[in-house]
Amino acid sequence: MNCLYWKMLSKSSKYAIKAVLFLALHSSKENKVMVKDIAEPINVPQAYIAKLLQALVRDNIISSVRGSKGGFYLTSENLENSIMRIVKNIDGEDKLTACMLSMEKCHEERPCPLHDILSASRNTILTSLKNKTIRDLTLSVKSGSTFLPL
Amino acid sequence: MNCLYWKMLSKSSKYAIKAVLFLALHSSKENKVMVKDIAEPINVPQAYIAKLLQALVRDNIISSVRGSKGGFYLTSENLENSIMRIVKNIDGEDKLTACMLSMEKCHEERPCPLHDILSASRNTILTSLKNKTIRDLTLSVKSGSTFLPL
DNA sequence: AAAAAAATATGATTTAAATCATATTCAGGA
DNA sequence: TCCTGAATATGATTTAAATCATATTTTTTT
Repeated sequence: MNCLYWKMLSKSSKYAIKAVLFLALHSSKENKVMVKDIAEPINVPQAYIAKLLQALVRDNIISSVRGSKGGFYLTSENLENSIMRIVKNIDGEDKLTACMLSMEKCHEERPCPLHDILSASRNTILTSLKNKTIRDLTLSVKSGSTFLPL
Repeated sequence: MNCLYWKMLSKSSKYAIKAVLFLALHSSKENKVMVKDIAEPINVPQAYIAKLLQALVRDNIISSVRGSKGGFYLTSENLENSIMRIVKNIDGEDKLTACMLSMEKCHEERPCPLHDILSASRNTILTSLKNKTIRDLTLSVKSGSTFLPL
């Protein structure tokens, strides 16, 4: 059985998360990685991921230096960022908070018909995205309990 | 706090669910409702919802007759359809089953780094969408425990 | 300094979802 | 049987996300 594909995350956010995890595993201040060497292994168009990475740099989620010998990398501070922080940077906060039926006034006291189906699960997931850091996910890959693809 | 806005459902699916719930509450074989009288209260463009309703008719999820005195309505059989059935008709099945990071080979034995964050919640939600019928949700509105907007 | 190599900024193009428009078909009433 | 009012089928247009292209800036090396 597959993971659930939630458009909850845009393609851009997914790309960004993959790129950051890649950097977490393969870069350091002493060992920067160029866009082209990120784009290929995570299987994302180079010009596209470049744009996303630039946005993450602006927001201090990842680090970079330009010029020759330049590239992207993560500091140990960067590693402490939550997955949520990446998503908010790319998709914006609004995208994550609204009603399943897009009803303006849906809330606990006046739930839409689908509210109960989703509310608990939603909170579980949002909390995880907020709490899990890049470092956490990186460790889970290093320990062999989760996997990144070719 | 708001419901979670899951793009898990496309706008089209949301529109369709709203329309079907509207029909469940306001139509019967003896009391058909025309598109224009559905479009306005649920706040969806008429030509757009018309197209969606036509797809639902083709799939026997809702009922209709054309010509004067015609319109859309639900039979008691229609009421037993699951919410999932609507979603599958509009968005297709594939959209609901794939990895959060869009990784081809993500599964329980080889989970992606976000798998654990999502897997349980995903199953909970999918099961609910499969089990909840139109009738169930309609009853929850009638009983006053959930609400539909103006 | 000058040149080269990298990120950065900006904007153009493509693609898919959402929206709009219209001609056709079918049911009911005169 | 003909007219009217509705759904139906089909396709055009718009919009936003995804993708591509290129000129500019910054850093390192020579």
